Amino acid sequence: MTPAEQIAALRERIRHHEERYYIHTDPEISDAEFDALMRELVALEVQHPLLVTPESPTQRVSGRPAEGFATIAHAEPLLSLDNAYDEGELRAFDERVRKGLGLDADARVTYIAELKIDGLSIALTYEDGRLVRGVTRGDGVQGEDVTVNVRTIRAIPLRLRGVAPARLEIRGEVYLPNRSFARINEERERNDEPVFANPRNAAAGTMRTLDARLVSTRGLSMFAYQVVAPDGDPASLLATQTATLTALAAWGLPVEPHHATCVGIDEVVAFCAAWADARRDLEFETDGVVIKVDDVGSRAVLGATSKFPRWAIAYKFPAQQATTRVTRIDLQVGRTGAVTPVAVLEPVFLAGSTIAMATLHNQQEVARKDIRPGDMVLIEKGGDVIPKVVKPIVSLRPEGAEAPAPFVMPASCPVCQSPLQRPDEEVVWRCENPSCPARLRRSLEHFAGRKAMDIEGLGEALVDQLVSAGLVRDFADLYALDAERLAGLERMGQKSAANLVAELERSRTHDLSRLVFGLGIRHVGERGAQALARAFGTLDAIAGASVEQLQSVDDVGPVVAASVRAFFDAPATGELVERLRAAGLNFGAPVDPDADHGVKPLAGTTYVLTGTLASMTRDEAQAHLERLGARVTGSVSKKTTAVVVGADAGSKLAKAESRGVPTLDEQAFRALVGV
DNA sequence: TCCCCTCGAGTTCA
DNA sequence: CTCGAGGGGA
Repeated sequence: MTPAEQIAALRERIRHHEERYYIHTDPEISDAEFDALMRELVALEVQHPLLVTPESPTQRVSGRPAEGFATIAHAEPLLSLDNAYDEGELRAFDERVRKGLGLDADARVTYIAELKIDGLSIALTYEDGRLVRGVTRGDGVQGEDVTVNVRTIRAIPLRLRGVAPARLEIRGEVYLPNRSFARINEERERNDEPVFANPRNAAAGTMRTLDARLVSTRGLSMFAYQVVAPDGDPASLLATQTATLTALAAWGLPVEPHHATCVGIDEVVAFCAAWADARRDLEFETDGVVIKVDDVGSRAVLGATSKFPRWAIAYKFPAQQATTRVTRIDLQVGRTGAVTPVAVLEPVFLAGSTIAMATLHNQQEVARKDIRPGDMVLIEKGGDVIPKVVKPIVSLRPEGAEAPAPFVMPASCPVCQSPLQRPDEEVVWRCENPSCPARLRRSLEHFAGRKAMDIEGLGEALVDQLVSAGLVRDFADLYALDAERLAGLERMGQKSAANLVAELERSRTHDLSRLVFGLGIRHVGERGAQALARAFGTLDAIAGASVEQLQSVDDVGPVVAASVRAFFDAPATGELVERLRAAGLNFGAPVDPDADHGVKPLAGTTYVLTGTLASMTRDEAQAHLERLGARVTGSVSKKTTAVVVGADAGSKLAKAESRGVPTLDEQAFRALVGV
């Protein structure tokens, strides 16, 4: 045998044993024997360095720590799934599927039910059978490149078995087996390190580690469940999910073995019911069952809503519950002045974390559930992370003189004592004092937030200090801070002070939309701020716009428009705006009405198409309009900028004429879009 | 006028 | 993530 052949044979044997150990959890040889094989391979590779490839099992652990993770866009977004919480919702899903596929009520759709692993989603790319990249789910559109860490996970093959497409994206879930989780926490406890709350947190924390060596010791594993069509070609997808899982296993990827092909929804329901209890014996945590239409062709027919595919649903096992005592009910004051009651709980461990607080949303909610300070309550954590108080356990409530009094909303703000207001028809009580210290703090945090002015380092703790020290009374005061004054604060050295000043400096040039969002105008969120900035160009134009002009902006209706107007009409706003201007913030540039160099000249307009155009299809016409930033809708309303009228126009033309909406003929339309 | 969808706002723990 | 409200289409 040549050295190359020897090395290849060894790698093959090692991979085989890795699979036995990490995928089938049924090793054929002892750890010592396995280590011996590895040492043999290392020795050979040392002698023949040219034969070392990145797919060699010896290359799993990279010696060099990575320098943070690069952000990578997914070829196809990782959608999340709609949830079902009970049998009824599962049956409703089945009905939607049958309707979507045009099947009778008694038809039985073939589904595949897979346990939903509680870990973190990962997208693996294989080129010519070799693992070249691992990316986290991130926000679904882009994730972090964690290839170095993924390569250390023994369940994941560095090289696929058999014949695989030249380029292949595999999706799956990285998780930490319960056994590894227990071991890690024991170690951490011994070393006086904080323990992980649950396996998922431990897995997520591990994947974020920049030290691949550490990752390799943690014992992460993975299950694969999806193949993304190479180059997005649906025809090349495997025909069924069952076939996909078989193919994944054949390529040497770990596949969770307890999946079942179910004919008809009854079998799915039974599967979910069976695993709600049986899951406790598994080596990993699962919080539900993923149900997919098995036939891939049917999936294309069903399509997706804007948020979820219509051919799959995630059934969540019933929420885990616990009982504890409400020690008292606190009140929090938010940025908009909303006063929120919060239950302070005797800490209780529930489904992976210790719960000490739970929001009670508003007074109505507290009254409806009749939760009183001192009550024992049932709390639960469903599929989501945020715990909620289900109900008080009334039978445990003392009677007579001992009975706790029902919760009453105070008449004045717990922070500034100004009277609380609640408009008729609304649920939320608000502190209307714009200079309420609590509101000021929350407002400053919002202003500095990542989606607003993105001032790193200016978080809750620092805001608190700045306000307490009287250094900051409004947004503009932030820009008067200098390193000298900051350095006097607690836990604030020269370095952090200088950093903050630099961050403030950087924030001056941010887009106008961030400033508008940061101002915290009621009913104006991230999107609304973008729409306003885009439509008016400058802060002065927004501030000077009439309610009618504001309403002409897409997605701005009477409520939002009135709120914007009220904000700029408030006595304190004028001075604030001037001080922000003096601080050199980016107030935007006027919109150039006839600018068409690369920008979107039709931004903020809405067109309706009717009739048949001679020179292009309706889709093409729509694409032209959208390319220029216009929106195209299906029916004429007062928001319609103009109706494009082709031959044989229908009722939309009549409607446009009766409402005085301008019309464009084909020639005028082509001039507008420049074709 | 009603319904659907999107957006805003509030929020827990590590 | 969820609830509720606002916007806009039917």
